[in-house]
Amino acid sequence: MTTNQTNEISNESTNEQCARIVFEVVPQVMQSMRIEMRRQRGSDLSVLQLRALAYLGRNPGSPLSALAEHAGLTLPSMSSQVSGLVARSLIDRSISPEDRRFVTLTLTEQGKSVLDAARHNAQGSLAKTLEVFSAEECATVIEAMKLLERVFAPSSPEHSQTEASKQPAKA
Amino acid sequence: MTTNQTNEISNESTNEQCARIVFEVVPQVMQSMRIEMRRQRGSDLSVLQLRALAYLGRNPGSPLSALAEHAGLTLPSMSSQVSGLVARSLIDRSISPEDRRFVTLTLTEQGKSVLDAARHNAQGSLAKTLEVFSAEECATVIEAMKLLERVFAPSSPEHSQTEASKQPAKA
DNA sequence: ATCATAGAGTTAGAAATCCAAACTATTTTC
DNA sequence: GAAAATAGTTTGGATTTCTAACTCTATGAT
Repeated sequence: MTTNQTNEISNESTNEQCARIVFEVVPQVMQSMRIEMRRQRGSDLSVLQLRALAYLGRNPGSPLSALAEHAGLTLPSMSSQVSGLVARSLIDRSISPEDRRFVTLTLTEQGKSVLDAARHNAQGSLAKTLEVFSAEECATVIEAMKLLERVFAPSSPEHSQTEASKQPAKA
Repeated sequence: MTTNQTNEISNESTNEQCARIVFEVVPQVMQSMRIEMRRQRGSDLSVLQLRALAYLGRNPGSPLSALAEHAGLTLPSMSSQVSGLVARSLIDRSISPEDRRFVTLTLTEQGKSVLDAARHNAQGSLAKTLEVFSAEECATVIEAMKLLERVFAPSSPEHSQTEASKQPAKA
C-alpha cells in the first residue's frame, strides 16, 4: 500500500512517470507551437510575444514586472521584448502618474487587432491539430492543463516561493 | 471536416477551448522546466540537450537526421548542438561504415553518466513539483500527455516517417 | 529637510540558439 | 561516368536572454 508520509519510497511510479512524460511531451508540443507560429506569415510574433500581448489584453495597464513574472523572464529580458513591441506600435508604454517608477503597458489599437489575428491563427491551427480528439479526450486534456496551470502558474497565491518555483526575476 | 455545428452558437467548441488552454499552459510549464534546468549547477544542459542525450540513450547509433527530426530542429541547428556535445565528450560522432554519408551518434560513458544525473535531477525536481497531485490527478495528466504525444510526436524511431515534421524544413 | 536606501526599469555586453544559404562528401540513377 | 539525390557541415546573421551596471523615483531615518 502506498505510504502517505512523505511518499519517499512508494508512489515513486505514478509521480515520476508523470514527471517523465511531462518532460518528454511538453517540449514537443512547445516546439510544434513555435514552428506553427513561425509559419504564420501575417504577424511574425513569437510565442512569448503573443502571450505578452494576450496578457496585456487581459490586464491593461500592467507594469513591466507583472509581465515579466507572468512570462518567467527577467526584467531586462522583458524590457527588451517590450521595447520591440513598442517599436512595432503594438504596445503603448507610459510612466505611471501615481508612482513614476512604474511603467504602464497597454495595447494599442493596432496591437489589439494584431493580437486578435495572431491568436486566431495560432489557436486555430492548434485546434485543427487537436481535431482528431474526441470531446472526451479534449476534456481530459483540458483538465490536465488546469492541473498543471495550478502548479506552474507564476502568481500562485499559495506557495509562490518554494525552491522549485523561484523565479528568475529576483535572485 | 469540422463537426462544430452544434457548438456554433455557444461560446467556444471544446476543441478551441482545448487549444486555448494548451497555448496558455504549455509555455508556462516549458519555461519552468527551463528555469529548473538552469538551476541545476551540476550538468549545465539545456532542455534540448538533455532530450537529445536521452534520445541517444534510447536509440544508440542514430543518425543526425533522426535526432533533428525528434527535436523539431533543422539539420544545421542539430549539427551545431551535436558538435557542442561532442566537444564536451558526451557524444561520440563517427561515420557509418555502411553508408559514409550518415553519421552514427552514440553516448560516451561520460555522456551516459551525465544523462543519468541530469535526468534524475530534472525529472526529480519536476516530480517534486507534481507531488501535490493525487494519484488520480497524476493519471489524468499522464493520459493527456499520451494524447498530446500521439498528435505532436514526430515519427517513431526505426520507422518510416509518414508526414510528421516537414514543418521545420520548408514552409 | 536631507541624505541614505530600496524599488522599477533600462542599457550594455556577452553567450546561446536557431535558421537559411552555400558548401562538401557520398551514394544512387540514368 | 556524369547528373541528381542524400546526409551533414560551415557560414553568416537574427533573435533571445542572461548578468552587471546604471538611471530615476519613492520612502524613511535622523
